[in-house]
Amino acid sequence: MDRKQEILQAAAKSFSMFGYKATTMDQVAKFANVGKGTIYNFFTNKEELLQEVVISMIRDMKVEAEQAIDTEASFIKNAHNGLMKMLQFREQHLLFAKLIEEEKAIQTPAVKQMLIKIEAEIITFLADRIRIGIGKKEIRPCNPELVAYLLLKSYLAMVVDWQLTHEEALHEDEILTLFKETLFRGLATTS
Amino acid sequence: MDRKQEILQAAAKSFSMFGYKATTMDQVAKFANVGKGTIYNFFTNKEELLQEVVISMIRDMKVEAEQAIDTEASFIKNAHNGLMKMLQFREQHLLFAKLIEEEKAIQTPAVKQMLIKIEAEIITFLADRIRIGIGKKEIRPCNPELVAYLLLKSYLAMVVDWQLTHEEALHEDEILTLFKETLFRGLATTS
DNA sequence: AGGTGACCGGAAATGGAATCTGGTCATTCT
DNA sequence: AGAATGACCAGATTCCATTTCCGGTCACCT
Repeated sequence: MDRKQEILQAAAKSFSMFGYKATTMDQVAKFANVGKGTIYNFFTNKEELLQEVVISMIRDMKVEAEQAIDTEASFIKNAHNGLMKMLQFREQHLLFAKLIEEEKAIQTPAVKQMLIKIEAEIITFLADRIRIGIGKKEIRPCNPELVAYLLLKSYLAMVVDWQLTHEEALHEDEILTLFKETLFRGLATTS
Repeated sequence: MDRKQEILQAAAKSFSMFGYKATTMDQVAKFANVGKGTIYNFFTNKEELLQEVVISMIRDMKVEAEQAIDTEASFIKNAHNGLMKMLQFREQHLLFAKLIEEEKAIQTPAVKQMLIKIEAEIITFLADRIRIGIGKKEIRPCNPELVAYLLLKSYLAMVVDWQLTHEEALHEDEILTLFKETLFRGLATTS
């Protein structure tokens, strides 16, 4: 389906440039070089279009994170690299950034749902890694979902929230040290 | 200054009931049984009035938290009890709740400043406790401010954020277990 | 002299007209 | 025939003029 791909790409471009609310179906049609009606042959409405765009984005994100993981390396190294990758990705990715910005400014229900979905995907991904770590006896037994949630939120706090009330962002190595000394040490079976 | 106290109480009541933006100085004056002009003998403007109300609130919060701390008990016990107390307090305290709600809905600069101030106060309080713990060799050497920040944000994530995307709130003991198994274990000198 | 509320100006609410936009469907094109 | 299209529609949104509201002042009152 070349047409569908064209439209998806056009939609991603437009959402990235203008956000969800401010992109019009006319705009997407123009970017995709199709008539507006054609979009509705592939997607039932604007919201579903966003969904499909986000789904493909999540797919890309997972690939990125997986590339950052080395099955030989220790849990701590992998956990850190994987999450850093995700967060750098988040900052880089225009679409993700726009959605977050939009969610903060104006509460768009469709966008809110998407962000919840993305969060859930990350949690699942992390929880799976944690389960593997427990299996390998690298991590103490724990509730993987809870720990995954804690990990993600902690990282976001240090990477995103910190900047909001402090002059300078934390350096990657400051964050790594902090997590090594607290969360990761607490989780690891070896001291 | 009985007058000033009356006004402070009236303001706290009104801010709690209606939020910052929606309380009028007329309302405060009515609650305090004074003329509107009288308020301006004690406070330069509405924003300062909020500040003074919040300052007295923080004072109360600190007393609460300090009561939850037992110098004999372990760091982990104290850390948990202190923070739980703060968060319960937060939920109970109508004013705090209203301010947070208001900040989420509409960005009121004065309110934002107050919330940052409250956060800073909690961080300082926690960092002091952590320093004491390090002194007592109960906690490994670390950056107290960073760890305090991480602690607060983690707690908030599990107590507040969790509810937003999950059906049920976490129980106090689930949170306690999670923190014992991760952050607190990582921090403690004894395993 | 301290307390007060009528008053002021700018900010915000209101609401109705004008514009925009998601979604449809009769028409066109292949 | 069947896919593609864009004029069209209704409801949502924006705009903007008008009114209302409210923080802060100050002349007046007690």
